[in-house]
Amino acid sequence: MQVDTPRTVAEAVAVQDRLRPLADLVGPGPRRPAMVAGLDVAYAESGDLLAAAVTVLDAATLTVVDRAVSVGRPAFDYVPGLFAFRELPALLAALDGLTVQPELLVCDGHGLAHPRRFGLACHLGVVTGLPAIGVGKTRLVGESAEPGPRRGDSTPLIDGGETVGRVLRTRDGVKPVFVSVGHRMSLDNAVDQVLALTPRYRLPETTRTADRLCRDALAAART
DNA sequence: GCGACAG
DNA sequence: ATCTTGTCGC
Repeated sequence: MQVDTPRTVAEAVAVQDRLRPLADLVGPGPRRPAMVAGLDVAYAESGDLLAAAVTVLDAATLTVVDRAVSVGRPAFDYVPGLFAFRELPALLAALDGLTVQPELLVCDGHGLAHPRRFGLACHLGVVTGLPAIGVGKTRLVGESAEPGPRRGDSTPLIDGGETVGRVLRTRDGVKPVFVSVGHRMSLDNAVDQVLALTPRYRLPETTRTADRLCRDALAAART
């Protein structure tokens, strides 16, 4: 699968505006997905090389059953709000390398919780047609109250008067993550899936395994 | 004009 | 994202 990469900020924003209506923000999406994918990208210090990775986990055992990587160059400069254009080509190339088809994409970044309501998770979901959610480590937009201290505690993430996501504590006492809908998923289901993927660590097993894979792939490519 | 700003 | 040591806590 492939996608056109805009050359300017104006073009990129136009692409987001054109694709945004195609995102299904209702879902509810699979309640018991058998295969869940994690996606992540690692960059070389030089900034001109990157490795994208996708890992597919058996949702019941959280075991990696398939994986794929793609090495390339960033497709766009980093601009908050246009982050997806940087990694999209490489992530799609990695997805093409899969043998096992996932039923849900867990993205490292936001979905609806975006200034124009079209973050990486929405973009990946719309382009692939697969259910997708975003799990960010830090905030991009929105305000929220501090969630309770226990795993599962959460508060709404609100931006411009609308709920765009959920600030969720995935483990007792750890910094919360930002969950938002990407495509074909409800926010409640997205939160449930994230909790199912975090039995031990703050971040979903999907993003953890993908993170390790892309780092290793980058190290191997640098030689 | 001064901050904020996914990864 | 990446550059980086020690350090606090379980």
